[in-house]
Amino acid sequence: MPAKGGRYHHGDLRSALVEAAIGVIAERGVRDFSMAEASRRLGVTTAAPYRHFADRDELLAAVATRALTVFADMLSTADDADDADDADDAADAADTPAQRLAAMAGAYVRFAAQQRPLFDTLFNSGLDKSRHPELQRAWEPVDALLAAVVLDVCDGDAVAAESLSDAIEASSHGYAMLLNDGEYGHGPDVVSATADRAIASARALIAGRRALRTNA
Amino acid sequence: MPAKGGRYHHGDLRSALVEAAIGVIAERGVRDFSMAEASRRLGVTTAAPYRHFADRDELLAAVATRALTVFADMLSTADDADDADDADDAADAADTPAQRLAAMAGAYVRFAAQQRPLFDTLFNSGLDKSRHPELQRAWEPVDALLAAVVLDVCDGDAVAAESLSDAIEASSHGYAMLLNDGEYGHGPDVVSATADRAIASARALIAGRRALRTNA
DNA sequence: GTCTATATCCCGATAGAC
DNA sequence: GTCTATCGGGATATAGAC
Repeated sequence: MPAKGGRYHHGDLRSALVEAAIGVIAERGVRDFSMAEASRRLGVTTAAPYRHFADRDELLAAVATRALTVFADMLSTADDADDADDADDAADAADTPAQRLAAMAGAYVRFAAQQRPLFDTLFNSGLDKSRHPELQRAWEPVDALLAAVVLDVCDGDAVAAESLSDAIEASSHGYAMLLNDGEYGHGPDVVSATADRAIASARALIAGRRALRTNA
Repeated sequence: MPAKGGRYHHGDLRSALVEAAIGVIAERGVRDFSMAEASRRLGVTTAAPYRHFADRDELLAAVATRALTVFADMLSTADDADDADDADDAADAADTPAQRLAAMAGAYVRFAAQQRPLFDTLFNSGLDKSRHPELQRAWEPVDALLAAVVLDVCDGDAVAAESLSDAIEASSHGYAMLLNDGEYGHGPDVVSATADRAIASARALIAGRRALRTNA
């Protein structure tokens, strides 16, 4: 990994660009991300990236793809650090499906806050997902993770599972967006407080899921 | 109101700019809104707007302020068109506080979809609300509207009301964002289906609100 | 209150040399 | 696979005339 003055004649410019892009996004926001700035940070010309990415959107799509692996990872390990309040034993931390689902809602919010550049690339970059099939495929692990747990909560009722899944996704997404918009303030305590509220909302949605049945 | 060739030497350029901005945002998106384009549409120079707005953000803030009056209006008249399914009488449409609250969740989603440029200006423009005090004040009617209904649902329990309010806000916001991101597809039927799910989620949150109590 | 003109800056993307 | 050089575009914002 060449340092600041490296020239990247080694073929790893592609992945270096993804890294650099994340840095740029972190400081400028996705909207103001530019190929030119990413290139500058790596000490290469603004023309160099176009050997590896057809255009700006393809680089963003690559960032989004990486984002999804991190996202999936956070969601799948969600159960570890969430229920350390009354149950001291780490063994039975999140044994019921409902608890695991609620923990995922918390992980969703924490991902948004702790990996903001990745989250923003996924949801605020203006990327047209339909034009990037690789990106759609990258969503599958995340979707599968959620679907499995929800189906478990709903005891195999696929129809109920879908509406509950959508509801918890929307709720978590809303908390995440409003949190990152500064609606709740700033700081690590605000993040964990918001994650807790997302968890509580998930529990409430599970508890009241009978009402999710749409009459239409 | 001067037509396309009008010159706006009448002092109404300010409000004309707000209108034009909404049009630009509708076609380009908030992110790519520019003073220059708005000026072009009105047939004035790019310099003209700066007599009325210090910078781009101030024009956006003016749009956001207008957005909030429309938003408040939609929320306050939410009860009218929502329960025409089994109860034919328009009189008893939304008489319980819970029904009125759920109807607001639906209105939230419909506002996002039907007034997308306004919604995006409010939530996706990157406006720093703390730098625009007028905008903060413009939020008050909306906040008050929601707070009153929620407090009613919670029978005056202010603590419970706040968590329920946040939960329904987050849920509605999440549905709205994901809907506008195309996550559910496109078309009027998708909009109303999503509004229905937001309503159902609100009901579920109300029903399960005992779980909203945070243990922390 | 608007216009003309301009200063200043940034971006995406390409052609062709090496 | 990267560089040099460049084309073509767009933006914000200001100065000074009218």
